Amino acid sequence: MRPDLPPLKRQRRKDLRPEEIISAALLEFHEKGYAATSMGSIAARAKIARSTVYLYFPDKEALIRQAFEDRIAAIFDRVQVDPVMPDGDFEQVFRAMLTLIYTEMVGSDAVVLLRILIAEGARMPALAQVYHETVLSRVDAILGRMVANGIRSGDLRPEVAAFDRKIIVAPVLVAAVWRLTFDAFDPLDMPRYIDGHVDLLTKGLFVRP
Amino acid sequence: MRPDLPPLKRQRRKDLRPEEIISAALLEFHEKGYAATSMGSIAARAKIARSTVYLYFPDKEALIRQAFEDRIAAIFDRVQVDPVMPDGDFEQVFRAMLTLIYTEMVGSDAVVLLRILIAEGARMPALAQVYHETVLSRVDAILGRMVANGIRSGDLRPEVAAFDRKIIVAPVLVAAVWRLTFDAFDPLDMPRYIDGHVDLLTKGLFVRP
DNA sequence: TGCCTTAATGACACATATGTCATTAACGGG
DNA sequence: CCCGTTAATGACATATGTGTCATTAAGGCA
Repeated sequence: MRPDLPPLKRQRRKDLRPEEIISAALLEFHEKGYAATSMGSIAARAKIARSTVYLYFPDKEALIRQAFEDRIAAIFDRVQVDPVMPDGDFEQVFRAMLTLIYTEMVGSDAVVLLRILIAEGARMPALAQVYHETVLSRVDAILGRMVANGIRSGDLRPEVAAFDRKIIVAPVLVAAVWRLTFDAFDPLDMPRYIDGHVDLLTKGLFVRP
Repeated sequence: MRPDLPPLKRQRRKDLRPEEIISAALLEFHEKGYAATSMGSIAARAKIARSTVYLYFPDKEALIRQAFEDRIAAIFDRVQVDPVMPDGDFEQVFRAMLTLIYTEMVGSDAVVLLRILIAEGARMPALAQVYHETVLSRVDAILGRMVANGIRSGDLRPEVAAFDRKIIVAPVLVAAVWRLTFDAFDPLDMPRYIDGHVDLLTKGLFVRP
């Protein structure tokens, strides 16, 4: 497109390249999807020669795998694993936790990773495994502890212990997918959505029996 | 792979080809993803020459679009639009509806369509639009009527009217995505999952205030 | 300043995909 | 039964992508 005529002097910076390439790659993946992205377009975006990419990553799959691990680690650094939650009012606890998860889920690279994961996870189990181990099982463990506390303190119904806890946070994933897919012609009202989610968790849909 | 040496006589069947090609295409898409699938492999699977595909579909995007519309229509035929639900006990109503949705969602082509949708929806708004109009908005409308009925009859809390109804069925999508992505190394216990979902909807997580 | 290590590059050989078109042969109607 | 319509095919021209390797030049060090 742009002729970018200034053939700017080539630069040597071994240590910065990997990060630059990963950033460029994720941008490309976001726009065109993993399978449809070529090493050439990644290199172009990073403003280096295509062959230079191979200096740092043996192939596209290695690149995506490392991008994945890198960015997931970054998210967890930002969130500080196992954040301290308000101890008393459980409605507050859930609202705080969900708000945090929503924020991390819809913004940032997390959405791109999610899309790639769903699209390619079946054919790249390594990705699915990383995501499962570092994100899902950890979130599930934290949730599990919260639920156990809630039951012990008498705030939560004991039956909740038997729940598959994915159900509790399911609306978060739906919100993320919605933003990726339908937001353009049917945008999501986030505050209302979160309120509904918290309300459902705390009270359910039904009037009490 | 298979030498399939018997170069079986070529056959003329104009009217059956489109369906055969669509089936082959969806199988390929399921295995390799949309972007990574070539017209050649689709043709091979349908046991016809690659150029024959172009006799019926101008290109890959037209093919996926028609496959989409075709299969979505099929699902709705099977479900019979706007099925009559038990009128009285609302827990029964929700359980019946969710069981139906779960069944249709996890089995059949619906999962493949879903994966393609999430992977390519942003770059192929036509797909997203079809899905939104024929599936999502219709499900939402049905849910809306159910909720309205429930509130009128006094079974559901009036606040539920303000909910974004995606929240109510969100766990279904999560189950579908889970099957596509993580089921291999962390399988989903479906009955338990559905029980949890229904229980959450009816009673929430909390003991009554 | 000039040299040397090595990061960066461009070109090569190969592979795979696309869309078109002249040619072939299936098969139903006369 | 054979003949004409046309569904089906194979080959062509073109495009895009991959991974490798000999060559080039950036820039720190002597």
